[in-house]
Amino acid sequence: MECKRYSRQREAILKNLQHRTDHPSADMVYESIRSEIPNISLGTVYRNLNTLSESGAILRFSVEGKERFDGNITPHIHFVCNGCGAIHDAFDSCVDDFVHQVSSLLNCTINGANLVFQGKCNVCR
Amino acid sequence: MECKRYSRQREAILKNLQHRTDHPSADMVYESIRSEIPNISLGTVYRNLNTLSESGAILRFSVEGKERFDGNITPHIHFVCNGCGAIHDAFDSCVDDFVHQVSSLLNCTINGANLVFQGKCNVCR
DNA sequence: GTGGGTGCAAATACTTTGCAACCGA
DNA sequence: TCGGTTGCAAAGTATTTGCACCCAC
Repeated sequence: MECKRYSRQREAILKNLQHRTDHPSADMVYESIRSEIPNISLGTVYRNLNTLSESGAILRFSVEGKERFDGNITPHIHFVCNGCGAIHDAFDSCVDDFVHQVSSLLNCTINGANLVFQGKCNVCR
Repeated sequence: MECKRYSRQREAILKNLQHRTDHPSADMVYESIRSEIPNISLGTVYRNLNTLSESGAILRFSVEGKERFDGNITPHIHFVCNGCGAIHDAFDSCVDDFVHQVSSLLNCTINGANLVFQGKCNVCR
């Protein structure tokens, strides 16, 4: 896989992720895309989700042993409720400062768009 | 599974996690425990890791679609390098403040001991 | 004695991969 | 044409589960 070339499938997957705010699994993306490209295969979805996340076009994180994807690559927090499994976003100006602080501490480059917090939501608490 | 009863296997798994600072998968715990309890089964390890994390005795989080466990339940950050896959801990007083701030924002109870950040370490950057 | 816990093996669930056909540059 | 991309199916991992036996209380 040297230089990438256009594909209708990859384009549809990227657009799909950018237009939704849930944090779908590969299978959820697959089911959604099928209304547009009925004969797309699950393997193709997996392959493109991998290349898109490697290139930084989308985010990828794991919840309960499964991969989730996000088309929103601006700095924010993913909050996962251990009770009901819901995934909520949190956007706040303090994220940047905090990420910068921890990056210095660890001498690393943290992706501020991809933080995963766990806990209990107000319903499950 | 009503009220829990003592088992040598569960005790060994908890102690094992408390005495190591890597963030082992179920299989890594299994391999490690076998030197102490040679005929323990992988299913038993999985079952006990589940009950221990549900009771809050240990932490559980996902990296690259696999479950990882941590016997250290004090507030800290898990930093995962997307380059080499290393998992580092970061302990800092600012974690508590930040977690409190985001908890208020989302109206939820975040577990400050179980934050997962992704990025590139100083070697892979 | 009773019911939770265990070992074992089979079953699930999720993701990757080999391969021939296809298609964008 | 050339090589990246796809659909399909099989293979590879990780985790869960059914069941008979065992053991803590």
